[in-house]
Amino acid sequence: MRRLSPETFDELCPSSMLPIRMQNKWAPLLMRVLGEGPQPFSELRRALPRTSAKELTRALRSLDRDGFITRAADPGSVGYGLTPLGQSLLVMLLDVYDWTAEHWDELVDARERADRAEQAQASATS
Amino acid sequence: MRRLSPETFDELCPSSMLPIRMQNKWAPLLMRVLGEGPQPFSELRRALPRTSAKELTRALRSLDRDGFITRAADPGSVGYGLTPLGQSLLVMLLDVYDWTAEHWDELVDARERADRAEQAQASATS
DNA sequence: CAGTATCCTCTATGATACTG
DNA sequence: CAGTATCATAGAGGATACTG
Repeated sequence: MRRLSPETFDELCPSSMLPIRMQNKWAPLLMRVLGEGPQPFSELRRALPRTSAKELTRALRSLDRDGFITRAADPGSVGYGLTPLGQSLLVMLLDVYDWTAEHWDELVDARERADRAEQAQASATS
Repeated sequence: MRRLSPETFDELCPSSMLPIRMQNKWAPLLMRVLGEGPQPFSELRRALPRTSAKELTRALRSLDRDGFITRAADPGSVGYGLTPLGQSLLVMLLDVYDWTAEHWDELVDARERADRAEQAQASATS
């Protein structure tokens, strides 16, 4: 898997177009980051600079509750890491990212078309 | 694809365990239902008895905006149906359902474990 | 470093009633 | 039949400040 850069997580980042989400806004990105290996809290913060500590914590709790990650899995290890279940989920999640990339143009076009139609509707009403 | 029965959509239905969702609560089920062929509003209501007309409409608007469904696609046809993009998405969505079914026990166990831990935490605090 | 605590706003969803 | 309109509530998520 390609290394992720912080810019990946901009406001206009491709994840905003993902047709499928996890419960938590930052969860899917967190999964991808953790897919690169176990990491402590501070590194996750650096990887997701647009997230507050509170939100990051909430996302981690949520993923933990669902059994996708663990805290300090290996004794003497670093903070958070994927469980086997989490790794399995990540595979599927990456398929979703791939699907999105493949259909990117269609997705963008559909939204633009819909927004234009809404615009036309609005100006006709006024 | 196996035919869907209304009971599939109970409160405790498996979809509540889906680790991945679409933006709208009813959207993924709607996709599955529409995967069985184009259908009018009234049939969709019957298929999703726990949804109000308002919520169903909102889900349909959302799916339409994203280009996954259309209204009255074929001239003289029935209400709503999947677009090619929607059909492509449905394939992936079914993979998600399959993944969930395959990992069902692990998912349930993880949540029960987490809830028990929270319980223990709560009683220790009080 | 690894979080927790507060305050605030916006959205999703439900329940219910109404309309062309 | 195929929706729209209104009211009300829970939770998501952002911003900011604080703690062991």
